Amino acid sequence: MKQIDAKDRQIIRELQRDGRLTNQDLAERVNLSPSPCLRRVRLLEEAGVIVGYSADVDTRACGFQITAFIRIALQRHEGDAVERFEKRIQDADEILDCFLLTGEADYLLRVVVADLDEYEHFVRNRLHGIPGIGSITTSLVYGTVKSSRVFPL
Amino acid sequence: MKQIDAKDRQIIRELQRDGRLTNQDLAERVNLSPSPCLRRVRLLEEAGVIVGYSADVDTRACGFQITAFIRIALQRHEGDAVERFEKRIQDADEILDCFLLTGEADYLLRVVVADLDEYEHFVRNRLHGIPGIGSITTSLVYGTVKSSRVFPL
DNA sequence: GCATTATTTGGCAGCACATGCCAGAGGCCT
DNA sequence: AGGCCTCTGGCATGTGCTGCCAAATAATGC
Repeated sequence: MKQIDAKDRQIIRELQRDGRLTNQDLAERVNLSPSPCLRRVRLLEEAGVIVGYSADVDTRACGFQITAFIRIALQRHEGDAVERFEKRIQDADEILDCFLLTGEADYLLRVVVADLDEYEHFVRNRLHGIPGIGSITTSLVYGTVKSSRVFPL
Repeated sequence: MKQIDAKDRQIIRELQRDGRLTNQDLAERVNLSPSPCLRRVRLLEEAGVIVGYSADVDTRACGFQITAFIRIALQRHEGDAVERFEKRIQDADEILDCFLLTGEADYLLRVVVADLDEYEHFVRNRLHGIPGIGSITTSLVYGTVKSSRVFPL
């Protein structure tokens, strides 16, 4: 695997800012001509540095009034319970992210749902249906101070 | 402002899955011809439903070994302190996300840095430099079970 | 220091795609 | 049913993508 150099970093930065940048514009911004620029992008994609591209959608405008962060601790940590738990996480579309954390909780989930009714439904029918959960701590998001997809220089 | 219909939702879904989809491919997937499809996309952009597009980059592969979630409670909540705090958040490139939360903490931050040294530097020089912070609780990410950008159906 | 090799770059050509315009289809109210 | 409004589809033009080859630059050996 190749090493990432300064030019690659520039490319990544620009594509994080605008994932639909034209290859020509991108090339111009990083002071390259289109062909080598495109090749670098393809290499970054193949190397798994650039995993994909996506539209950033406003949750509220799209009808999802509730975003919640949920911290979960398991009762037991045998491989079996963990596997089943993570499988259920994968299958729940409302759960966008799930991270393994150090600290008091084991997992941190980010969940979006249309409204409080759906949230209740999600917690009662989905979360509580997963065996092996020890504790659940919910925090609702009532504001977004910052939301960036661009890594620090 | 227009109401979002089923076709718009389909478009949003496809563009969340692949933000670089060609308008032609997109049109095909949602059973539309290119022109009306493109128009819908533009309307969604202008309406602020689609906020932008971005490349999804692997933090580790890009050299950021550490991702941390940091919960912060303020000491005081006068408008002044809050404003200054949030300004500092905006200016810190290491902080990718910052949400206002219900529950014990006031804020949840998502932070990425290259390594533990940089993390220490960030906490000591950036975070502790912000006045008015009451408590800080750090959780390091040591695994990602799920990471999706596609909203539930 | 010079020659050789490897890697990266830039330009060109053919092809696919985006985009604005206009006519036609479908829905809705009266 | 008629008329109005909205949305769709097709076409034409200009722009961008992408693969190939030659030139330039960087790395290596002697």
